[in-house]
Amino acid sequence: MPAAETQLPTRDRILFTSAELFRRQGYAGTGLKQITAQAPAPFGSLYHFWPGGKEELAAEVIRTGGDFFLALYRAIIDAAPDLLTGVGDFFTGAGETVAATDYQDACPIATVAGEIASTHEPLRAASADVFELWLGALTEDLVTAEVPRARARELSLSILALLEGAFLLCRTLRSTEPMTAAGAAAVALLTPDLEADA
Amino acid sequence: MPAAETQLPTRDRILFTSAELFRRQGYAGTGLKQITAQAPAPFGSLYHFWPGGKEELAAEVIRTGGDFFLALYRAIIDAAPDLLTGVGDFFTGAGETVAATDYQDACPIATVAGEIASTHEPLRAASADVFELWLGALTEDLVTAEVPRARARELSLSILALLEGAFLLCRTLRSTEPMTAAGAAAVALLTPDLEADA
DNA sequence: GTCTATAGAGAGATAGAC
DNA sequence: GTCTATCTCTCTATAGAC
Repeated sequence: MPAAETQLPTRDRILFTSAELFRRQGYAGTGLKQITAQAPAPFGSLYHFWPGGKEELAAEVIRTGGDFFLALYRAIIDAAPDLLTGVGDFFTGAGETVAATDYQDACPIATVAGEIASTHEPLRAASADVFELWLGALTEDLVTAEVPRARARELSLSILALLEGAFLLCRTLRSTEPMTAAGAAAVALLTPDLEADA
Repeated sequence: MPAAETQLPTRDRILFTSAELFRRQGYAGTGLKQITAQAPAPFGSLYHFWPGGKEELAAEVIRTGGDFFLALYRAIIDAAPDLLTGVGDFFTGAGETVAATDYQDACPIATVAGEIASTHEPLRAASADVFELWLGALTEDLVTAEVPRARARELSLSILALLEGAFLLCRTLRSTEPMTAAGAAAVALLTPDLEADA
C-alpha cells in the first residue's frame, strides 16, 4: 500500500495522504511536513491549495471522508437483498478492512473527531455534519422499510455507536472479535423492527 | 472545575491534570508544559517522577483511568437491584456526566487510545489491558447471572462498543441523544439473555 | 503553480543550582 | 525533591525565487 499515488494531481495526492495519516495518527499527531514528504509534494503547495493551513485541510479531509464512507454504505446496502442483510454485510466488510490494513484503517473521521471535539470548533462541526449525514442515510433506509421515523433515528444512533465503538476496540485490541460481536448485535437490534412488516 | 487541586501532592496533581488534558485533547495535542502549568508544578518534577517522560506518564494515566472507571462501574452495578438495571443506570450516568462537563469528559482513555493505536505500541498495549479489564468485569457479572461464558463475552464486547461509540457521538454532536439510544439498545440486547433465568 | 529556505513559536528533554 | 534555564528538534506558517 504505497502512499504515493504518482499519477494523481498534486492536490489529490496531498488530500489522500492527509486522509490516511489523519485517520491513523490523528490531527495533532500528524505533521504537515510528514504529509508533503509522503505525498510526495512540495511543502509550499499545501498552502497554495489550502491557504487556511492545517485546519482547512483537515476540514476537507473530514468532508471527503464522509462522502466516501456514505458511498461505500450505499453500495453495500444496494447490493444486498434486504436492509437487514446489508447492515450485516457492512459490519463484516468493516472487520475485513480493519484486519487487512493491520488494524490501521477504520473510520475515516473517528480518530480526528475524538481528538478535536473539545479544542477545534470548526473541525468538530465538520465531524458532526458527517455523522449526521450517515445517520440520515440509515434513518431514511429504515423509514423506507416501514420503521417509524423516531424509532429509525434511535436505531441509527445505536448502529453507528456500535460501529464506531467496535472500530476503536478492534484497533486497540488488534482483533476483529469486537466487530463480529457488534455486527451480530446490530442485526439483533434491527430484526424485530424490520420483521414487523415482512 | 479548577484544575489545580492545591492540597494534593505534586505527583498526584500532575497525574490528575494529565488525565484531564489527555482525555479531552488527546496525547499529541497535550504538551508537558501545559500539564505542569495547569497542575501547577515545576516542569522538572514531571521528569523526576516519570523519568521515561511523556510516554511513561501517559501509560500511568491510562492504567489509573482504567481502575477508576472499573470502580465506578462496580459501584453503580452494586447499587442497582439487578444487573440489567445497573447497566441502564451506567449509561444514564455516562450521559449525565458528558453533559455536565459541557461534552468534554467521556471515556478516560478513548481519545488517547484511538490516537496512538497505530503509533505508540506500549500505550496501545496499556489501553488494550484496560479494555480487557472492563470486559472481564462485565463478562463475569453476566456469567454470574447465568449467561453462558461465550455469549457473555460477545455481549460484553457489544455493550462496550455501544458505550464507546456513544461517547464519541455525544462529544461530536454535543448531545446526549446518542447515549440515550445506546443505553436503550444495551438494555434491549441484554434482556433476552438475562430474562432466561429470571 | 512549483519549490526552497527560513522565520518564529513551541515541543520534549536535560543540566544543574538550591 | 524543587525549581529554573536552556538545549535541540520539530512544528506551522510565510517569503520569495523560479
